[in-house]
Amino acid sequence: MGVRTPTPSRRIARYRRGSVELVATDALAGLARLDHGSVSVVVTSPPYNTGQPYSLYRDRRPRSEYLAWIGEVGRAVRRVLSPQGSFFLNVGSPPRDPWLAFDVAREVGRSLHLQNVLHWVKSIALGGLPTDPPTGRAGIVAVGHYRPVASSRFVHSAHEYVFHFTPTGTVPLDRLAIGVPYQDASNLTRWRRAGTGLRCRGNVWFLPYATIQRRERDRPHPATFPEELPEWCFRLHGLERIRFAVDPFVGLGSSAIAAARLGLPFLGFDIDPEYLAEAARRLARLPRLPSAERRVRPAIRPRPN
Amino acid sequence: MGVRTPTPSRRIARYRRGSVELVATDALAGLARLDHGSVSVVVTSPPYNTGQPYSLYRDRRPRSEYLAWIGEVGRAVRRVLSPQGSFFLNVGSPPRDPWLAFDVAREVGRSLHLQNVLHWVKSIALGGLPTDPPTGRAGIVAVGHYRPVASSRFVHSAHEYVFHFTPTGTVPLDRLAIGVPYQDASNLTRWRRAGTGLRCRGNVWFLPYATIQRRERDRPHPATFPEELPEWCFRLHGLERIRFAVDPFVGLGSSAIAAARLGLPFLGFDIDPEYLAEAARRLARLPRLPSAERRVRPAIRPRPN
DNA sequence: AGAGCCGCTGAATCCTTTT
DNA sequence: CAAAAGGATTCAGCGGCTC
Repeated sequence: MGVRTPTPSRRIARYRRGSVELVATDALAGLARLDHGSVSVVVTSPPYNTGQPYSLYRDRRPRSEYLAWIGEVGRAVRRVLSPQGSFFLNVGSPPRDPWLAFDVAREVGRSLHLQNVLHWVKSIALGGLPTDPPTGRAGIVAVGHYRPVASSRFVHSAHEYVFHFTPTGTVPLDRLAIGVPYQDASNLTRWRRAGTGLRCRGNVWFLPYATIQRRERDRPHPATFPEELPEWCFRLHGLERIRFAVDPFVGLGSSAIAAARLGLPFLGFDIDPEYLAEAARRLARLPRLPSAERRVRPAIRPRPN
Repeated sequence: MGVRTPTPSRRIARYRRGSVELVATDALAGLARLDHGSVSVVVTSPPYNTGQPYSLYRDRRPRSEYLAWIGEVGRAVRRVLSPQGSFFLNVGSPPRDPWLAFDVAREVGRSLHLQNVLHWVKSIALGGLPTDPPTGRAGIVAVGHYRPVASSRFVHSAHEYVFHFTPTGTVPLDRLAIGVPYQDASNLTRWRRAGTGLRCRGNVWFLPYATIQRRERDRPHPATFPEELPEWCFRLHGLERIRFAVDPFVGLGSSAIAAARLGLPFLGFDIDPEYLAEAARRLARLPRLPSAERRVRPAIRPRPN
């Protein structure tokens, strides 16, 4: 409860708080230690091979080499995933290389079925052209952040993919767990399902980009998604069906924080002890975690050692 | 001017109004009649091979056969496109087959460079989960139309792709032609470019789906995008640089209407004379067209015969 | 008079059963 | 066992009705 969790040191090899554990290890090595079929959900955002300055990882390899490595990750995830498990893979494409995300998806698609493609929208303009006649709903013009692009041949990208892979392509989802209220109020009381007043959110997820405010001014982590993204993935898969969740590229720990908030057993890997330390700090800063009995079933933890 | 354009008959072989012409022919045959490098912009939405009830076209062929045909279309477009031309290809994927759009892109990518990927968003929910604390801007929850899906394993799709292909991948664009106003007025004076008060719209385009208000009750065309979509494509390419535009699958003629409104020389093909007639009716209904000198340069029309 | 409820229709569909 | 056909489903929009 109110117990003060000690602040982790600057570089750590592992960290634990509640049902969430972080281990400093390479993703493939970490996954190799997990039991076959033991993981309900994997949510992750791997290095994009775009030359981002990860510290311990050379993020610009020949394309074929990078894709082969991604394929290996896909096979490793396939092995640890339970038959009804879900693998949510967040990938973006830089404007200069729009094929990257498709290539990654195809590579992972050799091991798993692509069941859904979700579109993470970071910014969107709702109005038409400024010269158009106003379309009613005035005021709202644009929402969210984006990263401008200097070139005149590319429009800037305010979008990333979240590929939803499963072993069979037939895993049932809990669509209303991230549902949105009905648009037409007259539908609210009409149907059986409508008891909740919610409908399916669809495959376009608007989530303004979260810029991580580093305490230290050194090296911010380049590839991090907002905590809501893994949270929505967990919920969409169905919280009751999650016995164990993994992020093999946990980075600054957004997925770990989401898991901690939901009381889910979680294991995160990262090759970089400093990123892991920052993730641990963010975890330690969480005010309190749900009690263990929030989990519907006791977690069966594979030895993460 | 106020001249009443005669209403086309039910089935037509060709139709013309102003700078816009429609011809009933197969897409490949029509493209074959155009001169090499004579087209500035191609905007189109081909059949998706999802079994739609087109009358003169069998829309469910083996995947490999369909993709080979799409590849042929790509080569034909490549041939007629000018060196600085743009090919905007609208494709969606049904939830059941998320690979479709990627496969189509890859096939066309054999002939042309994929310069941008635009995301046409038909519907989006702006708020977070209903259980979340309100995020300020209350009221707005969801905008746009979408198609519900009766499945527990798929979320519904409110998204389609617009792939922007060019011969070299280096075609300069007129990004501010579809720009959106700056969010922060203080940016207005901060940058030189901001003289227009507009910024790049980015690659996520929100366009509510145009529901055909079933004018005739006969067979509506399943594949129609809102007129704003081709309009934005034309503008993004740069209106001054368009000497001739083509849509080889013109359908109900949204692209033709956009071209007519902008005063662009345009040629549309469709294999089905009845669709073409409906497109002609929609064209004839336009109140008036811009005068010819609106076009910056006189159009050089290839013989469309 | 307007908020609330109900019926109807249609949408680049999904699922099951049948040849 | 691939392919076709019919039934099932979801939910926005509109029109009509009630109180």
